This record gives sequence, structure tokens and C-alpha cells, in this order.
Amino acid sequence: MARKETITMQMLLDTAFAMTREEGFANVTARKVAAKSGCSTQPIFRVYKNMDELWQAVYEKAAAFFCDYYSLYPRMGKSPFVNLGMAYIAFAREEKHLFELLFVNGGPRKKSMYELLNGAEGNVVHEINMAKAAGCADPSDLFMKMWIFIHGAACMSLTGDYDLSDVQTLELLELAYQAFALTNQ
Amino acid sequence: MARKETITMQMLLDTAFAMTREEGFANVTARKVAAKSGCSTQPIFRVYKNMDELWQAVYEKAAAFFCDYYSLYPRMGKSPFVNLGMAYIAFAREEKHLFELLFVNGGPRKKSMYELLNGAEGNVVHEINMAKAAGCADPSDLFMKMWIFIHGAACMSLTGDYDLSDVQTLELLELAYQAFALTNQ
DNA sequence: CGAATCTTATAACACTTGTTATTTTACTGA
DNA sequence: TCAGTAAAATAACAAGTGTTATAAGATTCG
Repeated sequence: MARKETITMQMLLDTAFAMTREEGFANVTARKVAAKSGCSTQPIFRVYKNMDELWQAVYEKAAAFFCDYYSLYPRMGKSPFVNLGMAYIAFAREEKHLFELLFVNGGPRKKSMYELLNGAEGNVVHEINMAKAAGCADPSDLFMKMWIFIHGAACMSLTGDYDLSDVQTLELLELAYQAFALTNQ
Repeated sequence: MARKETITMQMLLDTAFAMTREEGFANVTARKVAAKSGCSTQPIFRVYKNMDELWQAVYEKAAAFFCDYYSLYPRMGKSPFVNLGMAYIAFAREEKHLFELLFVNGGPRKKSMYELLNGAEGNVVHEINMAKAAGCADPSDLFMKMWIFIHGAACMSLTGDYDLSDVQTLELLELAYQAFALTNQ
């Protein structure tokens, strides 16, 4: 009755997401996605109403990817704040373009950092509650300071102004955490 | 002997710089600069070899602008680190597009943060020396931590994830400084 | 004034973008 | 087998980019 579908929505999204990872979100154009998928631009506009829709899908996939990344990242620090920082900074270093899309440039329909962080199993709220249980005086203040610090290091790694190893980063975060915790209240 | 020059290099650069401030660096295109300058694109390519040269000039002007901004910013904190942070964060908030160009996206020929900060009168080296004289154990370690913190707050203000007032920021930076100083060595 | 000459405007080229109209292709039910 | 139908390819449009060739404009010297 009809021709068989060869280029699926999944294929296109996977290609677009891979391109974002490797070349950056700005390079995800209709023709480039088509070329990388080995087809014309037509299949894109069959499954997606327009490019905005595809971009939105890429953004969502990136957000989910980060959540997985964070959930699976090994907990090597002494506190959940440090663990969060380690995963976040590693993500910025290993997935520059995804990090830019999610946390720097604000994607198509930007979610706040908190929304993004709460998508995973071991989410921020959970981590904070753990800290509260561990007897921290003002965990949200502590979290804010640590978060600012963590975000700063991650953003600096994008511009090449941060080049500490994982071990050094762990030490730095532990020290920062101690500093903030000691002066907390 | 010849027609009088009406569109000068200064005019074009000023326009392009103003556009960067208001609309962002990406909007500085040949036709848009021309339109804003009330002329055709021709005068641009008379005084500049190509757009890259104009973009480079805009970047330099932005760098100089930041140096002035930093130099003139009132010193309201107790330490040079805090003062640097106040100016830096205020710059990010008041000059989003310039901040992006200089410190986030890495402009045409990106300078490192240190290069940019050392262009002003009250520069970073100077500030650090002041701290050393004030009897700080490891001023460069302190500077690194404060800088990461400061940069984090500034970058968060770009994405709307930081919305403290100047007074609150001052308090936050003082607290962070105390925390880092207390645990320094 | 008139001619030389530098400056500006107009128009065009070549390229890229998103998007769409049209044509071709391939599969499936009768 | 073959007609119908959905998918894909081709080609085009309109808008945008940097850049350049050409034409028009204005000013100053002779």
C-alpha cells in the first residue's frame, strides 16, 4: 500500500543529539542532520513539524542524558554536595557542548538548574535531606554556596580556565565544603 | 580633490559595540551595523578589511570597557577579593552580552581571564600583592577559590539562577572570603 | 567651471539557513 | 501484475550572511 519508512524519528533524534555532543547545538541544522543521517531534509519535516520541535527534543534528550550521567557517577566524596560537584564538573569537562546547552546558553525551553537536577534518582532534594539528617545547620545556605562554587568551576573548564585533575577537584571541593560548613551559622 | 569622509571607523566601531551591548555579539552583522549607522555596508569594508577585523575591534573595546568598569567600581568590601567579586558580578548583571563575549563564549581572539583582569589600574596582581602584604598565608590559593566562587555567581546571573541584591552579594562574598580565609593553610 | 578622486550607494554573487512544492521511488493490497 | 499510497529525493523559494563589482555622488584642486 505504501512505501516502507526507512528514516525514523529515533534515528534523526539520535543523529541530532550526537551532533550536539560532538559539534555543538548550533551545528544542528536541517541539512547537516540530513547529511549525517544519509537522507534529504524531507524525512525531518515529516516527523517533526519544524526544526524547533527537533531542537526541543534534543534539549530534552540532553537533560535526560545529564540525569543519567549524574545518577551513575561514582560517589567518591564525603558529602552529597561534593558528590554533586564532582559529577557536575566532570560533565562540563567531558560533555562541553551538552553542558553549554543545558547550563550556560539556556536551550530552546530552558529548565532551571533545579528542575534539571531533580530529574534523576539521586536528586538534589534527596541530597539536601541527607545533609539535613547528617546534622547540618542551614543546608540550603550550604547548598547555595557549594552550588555557586561548583558552577563556577564547571564554567571555567569550558573556557580553559580550569584544568585541575579529578583528584585535585575532589580535594578542592572537600576543602570548600569544609570551609562553608565551618562558617555555616 | 575628493569626497569628504562621513562614516568614520570610530562611528562604525561605536555602533558595533553598542549593538553588542544591547543585542549581543551574534547580531553584529555587516548589514545590521550599516543600518544602525545609517549607511550601506560599503563604508565598513573600506575601513575594515573584513568583518573579522571589526569583530576583533569590538572584542578589544569590550575588554577595555571591562577594565574601566572594574577600575571605577566602588570598593565597598573589606578585601580586594571581595571588591573584585562585586565588580565582576555587577558587570555580569549589567552588561550581560559583554560578559558573555569576554568571559563565557570566548570572543574572536580570546584572552584569558588573567590577561583581561591585568589590563586595569587596580589589577589582580596588584590586589593579590595587597592581600599578601595583609598577611595572608596562601593568597593565590585564596584567590583561586574566590575566583571560582565569583565566576560561578556571575555565570548564574546570566541564566537567571542568581538574583541576590548588591547588598546580599556583598554579604555572601564576605562570608565566602571568611570561610576560605579561615581554612587557608 | 571642470576634471580628478575619494567616498558612498546600489546591485549582485555565492553561500547558508528553514521550509515547502513537486517529482520520483518503493511497497502493499487487490 | 498493477494501481494506489506513503516516503523520500529533488528542486526551489525567501531570507539571511560576508563580500565584491560597478555605478553614483560629492568635494577640491587646477
